Amino acid sequence: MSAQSETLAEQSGLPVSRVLPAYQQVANQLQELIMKGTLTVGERLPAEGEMALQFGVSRSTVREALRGLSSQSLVQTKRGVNGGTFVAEPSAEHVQIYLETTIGLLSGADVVSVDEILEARELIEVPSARLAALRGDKDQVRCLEATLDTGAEVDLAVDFEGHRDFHVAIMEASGNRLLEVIARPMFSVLRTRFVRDRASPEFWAAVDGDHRDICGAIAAGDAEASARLMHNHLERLRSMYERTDRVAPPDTDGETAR
Amino acid sequence: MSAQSETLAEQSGLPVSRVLPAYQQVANQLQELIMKGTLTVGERLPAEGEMALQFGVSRSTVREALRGLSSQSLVQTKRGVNGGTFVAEPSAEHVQIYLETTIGLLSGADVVSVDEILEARELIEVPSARLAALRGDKDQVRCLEATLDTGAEVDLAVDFEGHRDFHVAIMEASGNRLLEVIARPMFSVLRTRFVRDRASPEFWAAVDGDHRDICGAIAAGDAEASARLMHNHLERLRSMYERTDRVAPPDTDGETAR
DNA sequence: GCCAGCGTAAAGGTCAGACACTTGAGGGTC
DNA sequence: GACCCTCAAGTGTCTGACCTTTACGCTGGC
Repeated sequence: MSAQSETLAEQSGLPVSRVLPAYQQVANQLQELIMKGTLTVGERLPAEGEMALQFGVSRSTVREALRGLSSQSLVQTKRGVNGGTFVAEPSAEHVQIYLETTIGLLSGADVVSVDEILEARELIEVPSARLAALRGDKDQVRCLEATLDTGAEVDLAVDFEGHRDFHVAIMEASGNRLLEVIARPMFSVLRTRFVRDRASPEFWAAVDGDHRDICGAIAAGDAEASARLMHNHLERLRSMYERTDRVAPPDTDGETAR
Repeated sequence: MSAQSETLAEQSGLPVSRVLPAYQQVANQLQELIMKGTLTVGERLPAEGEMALQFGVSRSTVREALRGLSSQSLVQTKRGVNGGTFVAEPSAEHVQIYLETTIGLLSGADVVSVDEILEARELIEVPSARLAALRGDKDQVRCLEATLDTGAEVDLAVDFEGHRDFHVAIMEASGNRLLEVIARPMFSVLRTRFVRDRASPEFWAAVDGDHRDICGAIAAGDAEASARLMHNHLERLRSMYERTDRVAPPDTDGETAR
């Protein structure tokens, strides 16, 4: 046997297990077909049983492969006659959902810190505000204005919705969908991990004022003012996140320093 | 039967199919346990057969659920005695791989344009250079310098590797891991989708000069110069991407190289 | 006492076959 | 022409079996 040479190859090579499971290989092949465009969006794959024959594996194996692909939103299955597995159309929303859970986990495991998320968010949102001022059309500005708190009701939950909508509207007005895909999950993570109703009503009133000012600058097309105001706004928010971060310990006490 | 009332409920309610498949429900429950921290990183889940009993489904169903979770890198399976399914530790690398394929698909389906990717990249890399100048320590700057083209060899493939390493090194020196997670996939997508060896040697020489200048500014701790130089550098690159974008047809003529 | 070799059993990986459930399409009835 | 019924294709689920991998522990020789 060549067992020894294989062992050597293993030692010098990668620490991967010898061969991949069949379901993984099937999934890889299908994914490649999708990525290369051999399978186009909306196209229907052969029925599970047929793919089983084509790949020379059992239907269960094919199904396990498909489950992996479908959880990455690469394919989509439908039941019934004319059902089947279809190449899913790439959607920004799926990416956002994935990023939200993943950034949440990375943050929970301290692979990235809250400071890093806040910083990344600022890097994206400040230019977003600038771009929104430069490029936002009438409709988008109107959407933005619609997110402003209309009256004096200070329901915290509603207030937060408005807060989120405001920031999302700015990223939409920036005209760069990729920015929204990236920034919105960060926003959600910061919210679910830290914001609670700890902040005072005065704080939220100030936040609301910031929103109005930013909105005004964007509507006026004043790019630099928009960017500056957004920067100040995020600084204000940062102070709160940092406070709540300290108030709500992950469970250990002071391992924030690296 | 109460089929009619169900139909009404369906009409008034969400457009989701009546119930989720069992494997999806199992996957959702497990994912929630992981997200809530009930299942901690590295913890071992019950054996497939046991989970089947606990959830009241068959082992196949449990396995399909696990395949979904594992393709999201939420869990990891090992064979053999003391094998099993373990909660995976969140890793930035997995996110990068996912983002790379996904942004590639979004770009291929024209959900996001190349311009948007370039713009987002600039938004991230310019501040990254600034942060690197402010915060990069000696080791990181040394790594950055190591990526500079050492001599006159102009092997295009090697040159691109160096190009990538340079930009990655800057994001590492920025001290914000999230930035790297986000920007690196964009970088890869731009490369695989557009860059070929179309640009002239003079162009690459100019790129190399840019790299040296940026590196110098970062080493000197000059934040504004770093940012400005990076901006100029990306403008130079953008002009090439825009050219190749126009030159390279969407489908197929010469994309054989992989 | 220590180490090499072997067996064993736990757990995932794969398979085959069966049946249930969904759902659109086509045909039949009023 | 509108409604209902049946049918068939395809996914969803289950059962039960067997294979493969691999750490642990036993055994025997040094």
